[in-house]
Amino acid sequence: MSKASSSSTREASISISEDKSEDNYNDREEVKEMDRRAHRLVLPEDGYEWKKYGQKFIKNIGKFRSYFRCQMANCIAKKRAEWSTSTDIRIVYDGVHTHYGSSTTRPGSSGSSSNAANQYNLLTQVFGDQSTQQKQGRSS
DNA sequence: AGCCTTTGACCAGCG
DNA sequence: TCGCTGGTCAAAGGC
Repeated sequence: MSKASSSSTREASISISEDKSEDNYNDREEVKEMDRRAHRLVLPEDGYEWKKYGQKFIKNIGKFRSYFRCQMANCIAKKRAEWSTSTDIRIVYDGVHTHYGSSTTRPGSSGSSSNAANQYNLLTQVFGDQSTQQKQGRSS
């Protein structure tokens, strides 16, 4: 990382309400806990399916990062989710979907007559366009 | 049986 | 030139 011109990179910080109902997790390893949490938490539905292909702990920011890739073979879109706490997750979108509006998860969910760009736009509106100020300008 | 998730290791790029 | 971090791929296990 260092290049901000690979493709379109969107950032979206969201806060997810914890489910006190199932918060009976034992005192297992923190990592295990967070990891499990990321999986349990319902990430924002972009209307696309993502496949997790990796996860790592970024020391620079002291947060966990999960790497997702669009299920579509013709799609180069990638999603990256990072979180420090179980209630604060940040989703970063990379690239654009080639299967315009071809939502596999929610087919015809409100006549998606728009393209991927619109989807991102919607996300920005929902999550807020604070992606510009959330820059973690490496302190070093 | 198939698909998805998870963990580790390897590689590349940058400082 | 070496070291470190981030990112991706591969393999195994579980559901």
